[in-house]
Formats: sequence, C-alpha cells, structure tokens
Amino acid sequence: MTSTTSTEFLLLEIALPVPLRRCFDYLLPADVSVDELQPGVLIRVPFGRQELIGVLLRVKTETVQEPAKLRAALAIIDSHPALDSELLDLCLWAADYYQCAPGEALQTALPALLRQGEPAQLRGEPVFRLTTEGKGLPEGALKRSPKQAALLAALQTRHQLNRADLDLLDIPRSIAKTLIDKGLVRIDEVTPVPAPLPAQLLGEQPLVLSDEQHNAFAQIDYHHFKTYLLDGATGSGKTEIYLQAIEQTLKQGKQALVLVPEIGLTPQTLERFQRRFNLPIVALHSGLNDRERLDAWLQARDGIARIIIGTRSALFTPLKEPGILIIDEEHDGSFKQQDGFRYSARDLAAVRAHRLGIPLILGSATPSLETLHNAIQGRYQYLRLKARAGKAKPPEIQLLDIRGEILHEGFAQASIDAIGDTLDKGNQVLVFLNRRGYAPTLECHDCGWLANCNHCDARMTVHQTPRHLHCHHCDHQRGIPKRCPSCNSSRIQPIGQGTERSEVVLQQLFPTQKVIRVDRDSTRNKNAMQKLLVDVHSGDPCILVGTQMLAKGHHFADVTLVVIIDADAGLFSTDFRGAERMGQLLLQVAGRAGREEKNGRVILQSHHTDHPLVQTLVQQGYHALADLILHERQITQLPPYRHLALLRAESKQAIAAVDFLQVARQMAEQLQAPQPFFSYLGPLPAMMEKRGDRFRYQLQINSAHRKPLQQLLSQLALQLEASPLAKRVRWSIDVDPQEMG
DNA sequence: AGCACGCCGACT
DNA sequence: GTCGGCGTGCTC
Repeated sequence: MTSTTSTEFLLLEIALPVPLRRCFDYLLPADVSVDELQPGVLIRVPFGRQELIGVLLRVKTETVQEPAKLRAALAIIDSHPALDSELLDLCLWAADYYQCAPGEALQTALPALLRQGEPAQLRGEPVFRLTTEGKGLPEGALKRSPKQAALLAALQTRHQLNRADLDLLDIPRSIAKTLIDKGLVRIDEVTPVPAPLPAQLLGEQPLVLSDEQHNAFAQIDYHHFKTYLLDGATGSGKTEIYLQAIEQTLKQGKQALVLVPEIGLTPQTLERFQRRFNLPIVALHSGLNDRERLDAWLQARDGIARIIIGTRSALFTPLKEPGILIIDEEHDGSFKQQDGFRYSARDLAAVRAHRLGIPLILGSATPSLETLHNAIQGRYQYLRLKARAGKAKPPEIQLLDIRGEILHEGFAQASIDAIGDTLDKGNQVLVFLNRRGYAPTLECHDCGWLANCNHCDARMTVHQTPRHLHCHHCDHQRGIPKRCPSCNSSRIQPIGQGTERSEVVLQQLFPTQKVIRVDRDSTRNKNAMQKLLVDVHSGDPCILVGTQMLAKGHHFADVTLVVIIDADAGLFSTDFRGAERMGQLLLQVAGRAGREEKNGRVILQSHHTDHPLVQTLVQQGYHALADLILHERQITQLPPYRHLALLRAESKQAIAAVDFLQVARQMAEQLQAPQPFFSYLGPLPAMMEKRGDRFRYQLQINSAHRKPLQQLLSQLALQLEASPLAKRVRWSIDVDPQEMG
C-alpha cells in the first residue's frame, strides 16, 4: 500500500489533460506568492518530456510520491482562476461519478484556447469617441463629406459608438479611419461590463398563456432548487413557458442557461429567443471557432450574456448570476456523451442546479422513462400540458397494415394516394425513413451473397450519389461490383429502402413535384440544410423525405401529411431502450404534421399492427406506452428501477477483450461481496461483435442502489488501470449507459 | 494521451 | 548498412 509523507514545503495538486484517474503533485514554481495559488488556476508544468497545462486543485503538504521525484511547476498562466469553485467542484464530482480522469472532465469545461494558455479575459471592445478637437467642431461641419458628417453628428449625440453601431449607421470603417487621421476621432478600448436591464426588456409581446400553461408556469419557484418536468405534446406551448420563465429570471438580474439537442440549435430556435428579449444572447454551437467560443464563454462568465443557449457541453458554461437551467427535449440521446468523458448533461444539470439552488426545467413531449419515473415518484415536479395551444389539433394517426401488400419500393398504394391528395390540395408531405443511403445492402439474386463489410459484422450500405458501397460503422468504402464476387452472376441488386431511393421513387411517382431529401449526406456542406429548407418554408407543395434530422428542431407549418415508411424499426431491438426510442421518434415525427392552422394526418406503415406496443402507442399515446414499458422494466430489473454500468473492452484479438472483462468481473466480485441487489451479466459480445477490425465485448453491472455501484466502480477503475491486462485492450466504463450496443 | 525506448523487416 | 513498424512503459 502507498503511504503519504508529510513534507515541510507546499505542494500543488494538479489535474492534467491525460486519461489517468489521478492527479500529479508539483513543487511551487519560482516567484509565486501563495495567494496566487487559488484552486482553478491554470498552471504550466513539465510532464515527462512534454509540457502541459493543468488545473490546480489544491495546495497541500502531504504526498504519496517520493519527494525526490517531485518536479517544480513552471508558471501560472493567469492568477485569476480559469474555473470558479462551482464549476471545478462540478467537474470533479462528475469525473468521480462517471469514472473519468479528472483532467479529462476539466478539459470539457474549458474552451480550447484557455487550455492552450490564452488569457481568460474578454478583449476590450474598440469604441469610437470624439477627441477634444472633434468636440470643438461646430454643428454641421464636414458638409462636403456626408458620411463623415453623419459619423460626427452621431458621435455628438451619442458620445461613443462601437463597430456594430457603425454597421447599423452604414458608415464604413474607412470613414472612421479618415476622421481618426484628421485627429477628430479616437479609438478607446472599453472593457465590456454587464448592461443594466433595459427599460424595454421584451422585443415582442409574450403570448397569452392558456389556463393549463399558466398553471404550469405559476408553479415554478425561482429561488430554490427543484426539477420540473414540463411534459407537453408538440405544439402545446412548452417554448412559451420557457420564454416566460426566462423573463422572470432576467427581471431578477439573473442568467438563463438553455440546453438543446445537437441538431436542435437551428437559426429558427435562436431567432425566437432574440425576437423576444432585448438582451445579449450567446449561442454555443458546433459552428463556432475557438475564438468565438472563448468569447461566448467569457461573456457568460462575466455576466454580459444573459441567456446562453447551447448543446451538451454548454452545461459547463460559467455563469456570473445563474438563475435557471432549461433542458429542451430532455429525452434526446445527444445529451449523453458517447466517448471519453461519458457524462449526461441532463443528469449533471440536476446536480448543478441543486448546488446553485436554482430551478431546472426538463421539457419534452416524450419524456425519457428515467425522467417520467422521477416525476411520478414526486422527485420532480410534474407539469403536464395536455392540450395543444391555439387552434391546432393533434394529428390523426392511421396505422397501415402492410402485411402481404404489394409495395412500390417501400410505399403502400394507400400511402401513395394520400401523398397525391395532399399535394393536390396544395399542402406539403413529410416522408420519414430513418435510414440514409440508397438501400441497406446489396444482394445476389442467384447465390444470396451479401455485401458485407470486411471490417465489421455489418452490411455495407448502397449509395447512388456518388455510387459506392459504404459501411456506416467504420467508414470503409468500395465500389459497387458489376457481378457477384461469389458466383459471378450479374443479378445483384440493392435490397430494402434508404432515403436516397425513396427520393428517386417519389420523384418518379410525382414528376412535377419538388422532392427534397434531408439527411446527413444531403446536408454535409455548410448551410446546406438552410438552403434545402428555403423551398419548404416558401409553403409551396413539396415532398420532404429524410431521416430523424427532419424530426428535430424544425417546424414545418405547411406539412399536413407524415408518412412513416417503417414503424417497426426498433420494435425488436436487442437494446432494452428500443421500444422507448421507437415511441419517442414516431411521436416526434408525427408532431411535424399539422401545426398551427392546418390539421395533420400521420400514416404509419407497419408489419406488426397488432403488436401490443404499436397498438398502445397509436391508440392510447406515448404515456400509455411509457406505463407499459415501465412495468416491463420493473419486472426485468432494468432502469429506471435499477442502475447500470457497462464495462466495455475492444481488441483486435477477441480473446484479449474477453480475458480482460473476465478478470474485471472477478475483481469486482472480490471487491463487492455478493449482495442480492447486485448482479453481473457478461462478458458478452457487443451487439455488433466486430467493428472496425476490433472485437467488442462488454460486462454489465446492475445494482438496485447507486452508492455501492459507485463505490465499486471507483475501486475497480483504479485496479484495472494498474493491471497489465488493461494495456492490451481499449476499455472504458459507461455509467448510466444510453446505448447498450 | 503523448512520447520515448526497443527490437525486427524492406530500402537508399 | 539505416528508416521505421508498433509493442510496452512512464509520466508528479
């Protein structure tokens, strides 16, 4: 066992950006005073042969390290802590809970530029002011140059203008430069400070809340921690409640942090917030560069930005005056990070809100069963909106039995007729198919050969534009063979439907109509999505065909018919969350139909129309389905009734991964005496055993209680990290896994 | 994760 | 003869 030695000098405990579940101790750098050594400060240190920037966790005098091996830190980057204690503690808590290296968790919370040593300070903004000489000029001077005169006049009335003001006044930078050269105008750097609450906070009138909305809204307590589940169908007005709750928060001088799913942060979403509030809003999305990201982060930290909207990692944005956290579409899978630091932003939001003593609103039309369970149990306050706001009616869902039907490339005749009718009436159609590419695979009609991927246990998807076979799991690509590689037959053909193929078929069926495909392939280029959607928003009849990208974050006011090609995908999934996901996705897609004025209709093509899950969903809705699945989960001892952790291992030799997990299980069984509330499953092959030439196995640990599972995992992680077996495999621990594959 | 050291194949 | 492949060992 290691022992700590007490030293007579001060040591720095530093978390470094390496995937090691421990911190490193350093001697003080030269020339620092102890009061500069606040936790959260970034420090440059020597690490092996490299130099790294780490986060100071604390100053101490004891260490488990041999004093002779200690090295001195090099320098403090900035004596003002980059992370305040609130975020620092949250990250460390999360690293512990999710079994991740502390340095890796902290890295997630720090913008890239800070990790590279950039100072954590907002750059002063250049502002234009009159010099004494400029002030002395009479009114109406510089008549011969209207632009110069305009700038002068503007400065005489408003004293200072920034670059944005110049743009608004339509005065080119060059005019300002001319006046600077004339000595009439000067540029000052002004450090931005939080603006006071504007007299006119709202840029538009809020909508009038229905009784139901008002009841929900009125229950929010802005002064204490509480988690609210705002559960309301598409169109029931959840966003309006967010906006009014944010308004209350802003009026108290506090900030709002809003998280949305990865593809939910559309210009439409952002515009809605910007229209409503005359206050600085920042959006943290994937399109920002490092500088913009750092600026947004600093603006939130310094209280300049009052509303922060972002995806998963925005949870770690520092807030000067935190007032409310909101997670929209809380059931969305993108709130859980799937690699490295496998945190759930939704679950951590509850931790953060609790520590801050502020409300957290989780909103969804199809809440995750975890959240629903918490609401039913009373741990979350359940705010339920049952009606659609305004005039909109819920769409009528029609289950279309396609057993034995002759399908036209996946479409039943009834669906084709309905599409035609809808277009004839001047409305839009949305066709949903959660499979991109032309067809899921290629098959030889004579010998049954299938286009398998050489690197995965998977079929290669056929793509037509450009023509090739593509493995969606490992990215391997190759050409489409003309003859069967196995029997040399020329009768090889694409099997099944993908979005590309549906697009082609629909265009053939409706040659005069516009068919717009929206999936990852058609929206790869920057702004491609926006361009595609221009036609849709024009309101002219058209057919939209696409994957779940269509289902999230976009509103299509003129879509009155939704056709779901394959409602059964996910019904027989090996993942226990398959049915839950199916229900969420189907309802989300169905919700695209008939918002606002127009009534909508949804056609669900299914081979399993009498399956109890399908029947329940269609006839009784999501909540009945949820009840059914919850009951099943209780019987099968799965979340939300139990807690899971998944130990994954992958290796080029299957045996190495299995051995590792076998040893891990033995270790675990030794660490945690057999308990009735604990169980193991595995090592078992992952859903796709081979992927990218690696064999993947997993060990599932199931516990009725969180605490002992947590304790076990902490010890297990450390032991495994020290074990020589661990070096031969790629392994990870997934706490509260979302994807069981 | 980097980055080194270290011992075996095809190249100037 | 060397350049370089990636196995394994270490980082306060």
